[in-house]
Amino acid sequence: MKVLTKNTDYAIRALLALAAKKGRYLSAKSIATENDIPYQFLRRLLQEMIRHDLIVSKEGVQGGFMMEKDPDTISVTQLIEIFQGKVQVSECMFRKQICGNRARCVLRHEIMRIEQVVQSEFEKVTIGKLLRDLAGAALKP
Amino acid sequence: MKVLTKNTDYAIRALLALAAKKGRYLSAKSIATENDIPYQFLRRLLQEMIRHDLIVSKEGVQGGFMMEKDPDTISVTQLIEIFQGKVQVSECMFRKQICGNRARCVLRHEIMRIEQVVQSEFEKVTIGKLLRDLAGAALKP
DNA sequence: TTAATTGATACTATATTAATATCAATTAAA
DNA sequence: TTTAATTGATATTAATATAGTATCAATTAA
Repeated sequence: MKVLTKNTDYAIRALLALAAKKGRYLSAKSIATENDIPYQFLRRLLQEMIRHDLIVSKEGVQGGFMMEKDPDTISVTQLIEIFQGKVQVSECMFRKQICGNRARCVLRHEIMRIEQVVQSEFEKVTIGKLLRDLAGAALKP
Repeated sequence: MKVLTKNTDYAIRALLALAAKKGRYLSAKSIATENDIPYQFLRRLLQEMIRHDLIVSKEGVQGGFMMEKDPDTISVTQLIEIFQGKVQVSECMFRKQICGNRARCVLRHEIMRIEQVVQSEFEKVTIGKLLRDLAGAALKP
């Protein structure tokens, strides 16, 4: 069971790179090569993140992508929702034979609870936090 | 992001049916029709669960599948591991450029922590617990 | 002997994820 | 003003995972 797909994984790495150089434009090319992300794949992810107002871009020579926002306002939950769809434990709650006809879906309660836990845990993990962790880790050998 | 696949979802339903009639043999056919699970698909799931000693079977006429174990010893975590592989948040920790060369994977810490949370939450959800919840829910209208 | 069952396994279909490719539009700089 | 470096938009392909179906042999109660 894989919780984060490549999409999300790459997006996090790209955002870390942009957050580290906040306010400057970085080209997709440089982000791709420095973080070992397939170039064209990354471009699509960056464009998606622009559509969700996580980053901004400038076209043309010397153009690129830039982080304007506070990296603490970008959480892994948001990225999961963008690239993997809203966290949803199972389709159980929509299946009549357990949830409607019978008692009600007994999984439903547990599922909703765990869904909440997972979501709120990932909520705590922001790009800002990861960046600080990274800085901290870089100091220690 | 879908946490439980059909595999696991169906497996849980089948186990609930078997746990409700603990000690008796139920045919794959009856479990399938009563719980709206594709027959051949279910058979494969049941065989897989036998291989993992979650249930037992008897061949031939009047044969079927039976739960011998205490349903409280079967957790959703186990089922996820069987049908969806071990919970694993991302491959990040194996990627050199962040985790080896650089500071160490900063995601790693968060990832491990969340992995633990998710796993232990699902650990609490056993077939026994679900069955009791189901019984409880059946009473209330 | 037979019909109902599981065991084992092969096959197909569909969906999701991952990756690549192409061309137009923009823009800083030569 | 031309050009090369870039993003915007979108089409295409490849790989993998998930879901579902089919078949036939072995077993066993009736």
